Amino acid sequence: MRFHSPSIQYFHAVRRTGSIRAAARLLNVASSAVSRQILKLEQEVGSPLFERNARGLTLTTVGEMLARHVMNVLQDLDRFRSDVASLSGVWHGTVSIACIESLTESVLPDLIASHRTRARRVSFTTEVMGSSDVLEALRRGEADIGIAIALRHPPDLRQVALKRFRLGALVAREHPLARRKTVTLEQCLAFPVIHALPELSIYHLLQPLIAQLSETPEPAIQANSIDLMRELAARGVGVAFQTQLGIGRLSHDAQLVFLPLDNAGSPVWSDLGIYVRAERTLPAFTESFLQELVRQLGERERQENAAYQPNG
Amino acid sequence: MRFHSPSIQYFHAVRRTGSIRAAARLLNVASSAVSRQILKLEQEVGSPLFERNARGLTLTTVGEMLARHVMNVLQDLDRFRSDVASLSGVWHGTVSIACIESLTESVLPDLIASHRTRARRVSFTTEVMGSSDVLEALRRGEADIGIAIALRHPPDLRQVALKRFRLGALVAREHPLARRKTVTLEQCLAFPVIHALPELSIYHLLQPLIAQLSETPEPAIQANSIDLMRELAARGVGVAFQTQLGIGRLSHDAQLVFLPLDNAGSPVWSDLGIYVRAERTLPAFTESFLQELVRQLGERERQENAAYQPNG
DNA sequence: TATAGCTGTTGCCGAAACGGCAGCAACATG
DNA sequence: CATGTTGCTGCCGTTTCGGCAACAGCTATA
Repeated sequence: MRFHSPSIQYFHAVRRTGSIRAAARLLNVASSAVSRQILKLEQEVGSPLFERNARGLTLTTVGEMLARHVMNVLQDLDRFRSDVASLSGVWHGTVSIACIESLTESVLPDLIASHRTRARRVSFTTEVMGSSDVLEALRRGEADIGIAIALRHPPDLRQVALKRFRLGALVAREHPLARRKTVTLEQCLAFPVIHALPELSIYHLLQPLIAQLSETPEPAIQANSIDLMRELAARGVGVAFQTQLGIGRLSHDAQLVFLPLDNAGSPVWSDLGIYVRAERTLPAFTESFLQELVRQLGERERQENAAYQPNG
Repeated sequence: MRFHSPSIQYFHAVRRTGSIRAAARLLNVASSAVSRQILKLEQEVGSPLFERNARGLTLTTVGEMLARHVMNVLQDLDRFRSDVASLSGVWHGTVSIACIESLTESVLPDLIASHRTRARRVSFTTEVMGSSDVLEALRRGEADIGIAIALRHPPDLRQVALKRFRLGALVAREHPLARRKTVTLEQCLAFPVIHALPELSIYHLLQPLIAQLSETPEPAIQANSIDLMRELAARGVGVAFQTQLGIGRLSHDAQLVFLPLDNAGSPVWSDLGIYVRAERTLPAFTESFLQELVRQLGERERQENAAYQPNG
C-alpha cells in the first residue's frame, strides 16, 4: 500500500533525521538513492529544499513548505488506510498523545483504560513534555493530539477545546493554611514555598502575579517536576502551586489539601488547550478518542469549578 | 513539478472521466498504461476501486475513500505550488467558483472586478448551477468556493459563512402592489404569478408557505431562469419571487420594484451559505478572495435588511 | 442477426527510472 | 595528521513504465 512516489517518503525521512545517510539507514536503502531523489525533487520544484551543512541538512523556506505538504499527504494516507481497515473489521491503530505532566495523574490513565475496553486494537503512545514542546511535536507530526497550557498557538494548529481550571496552593494536611477554603498569594508567601522552574508553565502563570507584590521573598525550593513538588508539599516542606487536575482524587484520602488561589477577589485560571494539526483529518478511532477526551475534561472542569463556587 | 506517482494522477483522471480510455486521452498516454496503473493500485490497496460496467467505470466504496484521499493530495499540491510561486513574485492562479444565479447580477461581478484590479494575475472561473449541484461540484473538486442556498450540507463541506436575505415579490412599477412597503403571499396570489420550477431553490422556500394557504391558484407562468423571471416581471406579466440580491441596484432606475414578503408578520428568509471543501487548505489568493466575499455579502446583508426595518 | 463502435485487458518490447556499489571531495573531531 | 563523518557521482544491473497491437465482452444500430 505504498502508492506514493519514493521522493515523498525519502524527503520525509531526510527531514526527520536531518541527514541523508541516516534517512537511508532508516529506509533500508543506499544513501545514493536517497541523495538522488532529493536532488530530483529540488530540480522539479526549481529551488533547493535543504541547506547543506557539513554535519547534515537543514530545511530552506521552500523546503518547509514542501515539508508541510508532505506531512499533509502522509497523514492523510494514514487516515485513508485506517478508514479502509475499519471497513472490514475492527478499529486498529495507534493514537499518539503529547501532553504536559498534569494529565498523567488521573485524566489520561482513566481515559485510556476505559477507551481500551471498548476498542482493544487501538494502542496508545503518550509522551510527557513542556507546553511549547507539545505544540512543536504536533507541528512536526510526531503526535496526533496535544494537551498543553493554552498560550498563543501557531496558526497551523487548531485548538479543539479550551478548559479552565483553577490554580491553587497545595499544602500538607497539618499546614497552618490547610483549614482555609481559599488562599491569597500573600498568605502563601508567608510560608516556605516550592516554586516551579521556568520550564514549567506554572512559572509563567504565577510570575506576573508575584511581580505585582511589594516584597518577593526567596523561594525555599525550586523544581521542574510536578510529581516532586507534590511529594514535597505532602511532607510539609512548603506550599506548592498546581492545577487541581494534577492532584485529582488523591487529595481526598492523602496528606494533601488543595486551596484555590484568590487574587484580589478573583480566581487564578490555568487554561488547558487541546490541540490538533489544523490541516489534517484524523482517523476515525483518533477522532473518537479526541471527542471523549474533550468530554471528560469538560466534565472535570465543571465538577472542580463547581466545588469552589461562592455558594458551594 | 509532478512528484506524485502516476497511479495517483491516473486514478484521478479515471474517476473524473469515468472511463480508462477517456482518461488516457486526457493524459496523452496509452490506455494500456492507465489500465495497468489502476490494476496495480487495486492490488496494493487489496480491493477493487472501480466496478467495471460495459460502458465505463464506477467507484466502489473503497474507491470513494481513495478518491477522497487523492483529492486531498492534489488540492494540497496545488496550494503548495501557489505558495512557492507567491514566494518569488506576484500571486497568480485561478479561483473557481460555483454559485447560484442570484449572485451573478451584482455581487460576483463587482467583487471579481475589484479583486482583479489588485491581483491582476489571478483569474476566475465561475459556473452557475443549482444549489445542490454547487455542493456536488465542491465535493468533486470541480470548484474552490461554492455559494448556494443553505440547506443541510454534507459533512465533507465546511460552511464558511451564512447570510440571510429577505425573500420578496418582484413587480413592475405600474403593478397595483408596487406602492406597498411589504406584501403577503395572499396579496400576491390575487394576481398572476411567475413561479419558479422545482430546480430553483426559491421553489422549495415558497412551496411550504403556499401549501399552508386555503386556496392554491394555478401559477400563470413557471420558469427556471431567474433572469427570465425578472424580465417577465418587468414587463408586467406577473409577480415573481426572488431574493433582493438577485435584483440589486438595477431596481433603482429600472421598471422593477422589490417588495419584501411578509408571512404572518415575520419576514421570509432565504439563507445563503458559502461553502468550501472541509479537508482542504486554500491557496493564499483563494483564501483572500473568500474573505472578501464573506465581508461583501455581510455588508449587503446588513444594508438590505436595515432598509426594511420597522423603523427604517 | 450482423456490424460497427465502444469498453477494459494483456503480450511483447524498447525506454526510462530506480537502486546498489564503490570511490570522490569537503568538513569536523580527536 | 589520521579518522570518521557528511553529500555527491560514475557505472551497471534490475525494475518499472509506457506504446503498439490484438483480444474478448458488451451495446447500439442497421
